[in-house]
Amino acid sequence: MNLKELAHHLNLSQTTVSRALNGYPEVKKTTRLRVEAAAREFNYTPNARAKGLATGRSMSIGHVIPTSAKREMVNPVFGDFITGASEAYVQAGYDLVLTLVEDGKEERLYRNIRDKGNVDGIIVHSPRMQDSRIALLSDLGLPFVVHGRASDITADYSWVDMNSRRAFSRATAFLIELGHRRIALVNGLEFMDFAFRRRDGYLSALAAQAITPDPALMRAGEMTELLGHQSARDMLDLADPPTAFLTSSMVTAIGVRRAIQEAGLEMGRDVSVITHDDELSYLKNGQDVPLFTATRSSVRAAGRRAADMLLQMIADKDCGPLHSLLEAELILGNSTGPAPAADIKTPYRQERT
Amino acid sequence: MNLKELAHHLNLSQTTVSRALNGYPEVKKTTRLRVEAAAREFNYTPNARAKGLATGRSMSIGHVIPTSAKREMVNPVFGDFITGASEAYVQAGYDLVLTLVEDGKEERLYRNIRDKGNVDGIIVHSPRMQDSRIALLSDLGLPFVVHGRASDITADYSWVDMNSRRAFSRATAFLIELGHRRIALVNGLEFMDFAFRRRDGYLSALAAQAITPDPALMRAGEMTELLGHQSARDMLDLADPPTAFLTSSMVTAIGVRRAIQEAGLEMGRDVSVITHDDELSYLKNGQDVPLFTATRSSVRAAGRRAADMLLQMIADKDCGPLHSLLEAELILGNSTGPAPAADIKTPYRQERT
DNA sequence: TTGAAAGCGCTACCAC
DNA sequence: GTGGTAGCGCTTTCAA
Repeated sequence: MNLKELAHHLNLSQTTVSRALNGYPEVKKTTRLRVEAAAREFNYTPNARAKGLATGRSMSIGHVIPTSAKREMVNPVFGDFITGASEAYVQAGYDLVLTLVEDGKEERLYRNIRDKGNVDGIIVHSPRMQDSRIALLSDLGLPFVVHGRASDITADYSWVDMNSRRAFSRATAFLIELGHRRIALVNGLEFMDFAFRRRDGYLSALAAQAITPDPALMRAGEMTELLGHQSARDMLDLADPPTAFLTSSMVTAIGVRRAIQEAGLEMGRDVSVITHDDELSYLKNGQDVPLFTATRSSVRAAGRRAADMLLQMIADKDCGPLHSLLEAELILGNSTGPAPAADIKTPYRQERT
Repeated sequence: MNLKELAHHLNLSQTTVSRALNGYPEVKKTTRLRVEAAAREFNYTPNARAKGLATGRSMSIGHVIPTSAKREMVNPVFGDFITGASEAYVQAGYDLVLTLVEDGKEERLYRNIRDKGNVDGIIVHSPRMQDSRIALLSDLGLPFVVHGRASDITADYSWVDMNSRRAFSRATAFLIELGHRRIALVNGLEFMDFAFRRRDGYLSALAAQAITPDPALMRAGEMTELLGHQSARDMLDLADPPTAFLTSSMVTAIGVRRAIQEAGLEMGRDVSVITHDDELSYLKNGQDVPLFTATRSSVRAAGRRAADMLLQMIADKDCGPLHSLLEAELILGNSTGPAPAADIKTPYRQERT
């Protein structure tokens, strides 16, 4: 059933039916009711392509996700992020178009996406320190929001990010409070912006207590279980091994924990491990020290926020770049405290309702 | 730059330019070359909406992914599956439209998807034992492929699935060979088809050795670390505890391993744990017994296969339902053997090239 | 081998 | 309040 048929059935013009269905005010109430009833009866759903052609909007948002050729996998946080974004899209009647692209091969992709015209905006994931995509996208004139920041980019652009620096400095400070001095960091790849920030937070907390960072206790790589295992094993073999680990991923932490176990050490007594992870809440305090930074729900919230921002930018073309820095939920030891205040103002404006 | 402008620039009709660009044979070679050169020069990309309207095909595929309201998350395997599918789409020029839908609320969704007309086919994830969506989709006349099977459905439909039953029976048999008699199963929710099959495989292997299954050693639930931890803790408290665990998810296995550690037992000596997971290959043999069932690469292959099948079904409307049963990569102990032969014939036909 | 013109299903402008 | 009509950018007859 299309508009023409529906209109004919109702003895009305397509114009009127279209107006009734799209909430235009000039339609008589009884007419609108009749139209709506018929639409429901015949299960009428407007054709999205035709609507898009006519309006110039596609009512869908593109998410571009880089896949690491090495790992050949997508980072599991995207699942949560997209879940959050999806909520916003459903409410606003948007679709989500997913494009996976191999790391680094994305340069020419964006132009095609714009010219194809089947998305009204883009969400860009996993920015690197100085990410060339941002300049590219700014030129294209297609609204976009970056999930994460690119530290070396001076231009203003829209982003949503977790406060990685804060989370990791707080976690490090907490370990220092507990008496640790030899604290290991098993980080993600440090040309990724978030990993750089995490390291920065770690270093700043050490510096605050005049602890000299030891390169032998800092490791970075693809966030796999293997990385965690190898890093921890090597470090525990040192003459002066770490007494605590700070890891950048739940998966990495698994490897770390296993290496600790293999070394005959006991978690919480001999060694502390801090990671971010949703599911450690059942642990006894003291046995391990979980830090929740980017919990699943935090990531979901970030996705939601990014989507809201992008939809606002699409609705209000000149609302300018928007930013939103989200504080990670932190649980240090057994104390669930409120998140610390953001260290950057977030000029995020609520969508007009 | 659109077709009209390009044609005007070339002093040709839109018709000819369109034909040249779409590989129609009746275009003179020199003309085609000229057109292609100009298209490249001006970075011409046809508008997908307009093309879709004109051709009746949207050149995109919908993936419908259920999210569990309880967990509020997507299963990480989807990332791998979609990565595989995405390869096929890129090659064929298709886009991927992702729709997340809350478990059970999907009944009416599919009709809308079809009527909106922005996908040419659908891939359905996570079927339950008797899944009403299959009948629904068959009625809609939109090509679809199910990732997984629905055991209680007799109708013929297209699917791609891992051989869960086989993988779990093999793993169980392997544990029995090692001398285990008290083997625990920590499974996913058993109204999910894959979980049911896994349990079936487990039970059949026990039966083959005349071991009576003990309900106290069988647990099912959302595949979380918490489930693994609680299940294992409870079971290890039994008068007659298990000496081996078979788990249905890497995440669950983490909880199991932790409970074992808390109980003061040593993995590989006191207890064996089998799970499926890509990243355990670095473990020393004997310390643990990894089983790789749905490895990341297996899941990716399944995604690829499902996408290929769907594209074929779209190209060849009456090629009938296609099926593909994929054997999981198995690594039992330290032996990496070839996958066993499938126990179902797979009438998957290769795409004509 | 090329071109003119009629749609695809919808919105939006202008007239009544 | 309602309807006629001209596109949106492309493909696809039909004619030349």
